[in-house]
Amino acid sequence: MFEYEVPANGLDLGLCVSSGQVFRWREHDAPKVYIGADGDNWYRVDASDSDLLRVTSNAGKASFERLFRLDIDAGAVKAAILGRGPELGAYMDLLPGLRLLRPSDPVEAFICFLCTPNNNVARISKMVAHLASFGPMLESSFGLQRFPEALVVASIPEAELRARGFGYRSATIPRAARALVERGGRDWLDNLKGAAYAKAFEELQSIPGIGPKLADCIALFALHHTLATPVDTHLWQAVVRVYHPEWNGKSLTDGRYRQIGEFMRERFGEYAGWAHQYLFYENLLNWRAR
DNA sequence: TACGGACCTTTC
DNA sequence: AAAGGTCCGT
Repeated sequence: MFEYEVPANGLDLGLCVSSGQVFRWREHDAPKVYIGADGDNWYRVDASDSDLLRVTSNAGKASFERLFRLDIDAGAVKAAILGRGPELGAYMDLLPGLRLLRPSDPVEAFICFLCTPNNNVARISKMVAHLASFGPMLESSFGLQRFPEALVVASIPEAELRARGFGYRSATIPRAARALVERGGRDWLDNLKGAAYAKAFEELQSIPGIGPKLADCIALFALHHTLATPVDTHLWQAVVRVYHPEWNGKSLTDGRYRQIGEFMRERFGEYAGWAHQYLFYENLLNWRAR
């Protein structure tokens, strides 16, 4: 077990772990104290001091820094985004401390995002927690379990998930997990990690239940393809508002989906996925009020 | 290529 | 009514 202190460098951990990039973190004993699981690793983070994170974990500092991309200077990233897209300045100001995360286990991220279509974050987190209950214990005093392998998820009976309120995803989640196993499971995902973004985007959609939006989520968060810009209902609303008011009232078609991705990649380059996070999360937080 | 509807359940 | 969609019909 490790205990270490990490300079926050502006990172708002609570904001990051509730921004829909990961689903396995929660506030634990006290305000601003979080526990979470990420692949083989568990963390307890006391973020009550905004400048210094106090971490307890089974993993060393390097793993923690990778997860939150603390090796990257967020100020420089924000400056680059601002230089290419001044229109995002207001969004970045509203969400200081938001970072693009880098989850360590592609299988875990793949399956977690299978829970997200046509769903809401509260319910997604509950479903993810139930799936995690099929995995081995990671840390017993917090009750954190390692996320199960794809083969385990593929073997969960549909009725079991139906009884747990998974709805039609009771069939789609194990089916997609099975399709992942058939393609080679973790090795297949690792291979796509090394492939070009466009290749990963296409290949992922060969799995039943994975369309363009999930393919981009998985490319971004499981495979760390930072060119990926998942276009969900929130990013769509933000794009219509900021860039394409003439699309007001129209629907998100495949053509417009591709157009938005190409635009974001051209404008923000390798920071496209990071930039997308500001537009997405601001809209998620504020859409009801609009 | 674009648009509608179905699909589970929960929450606003 | 809508949720971090996808699929299948027109």
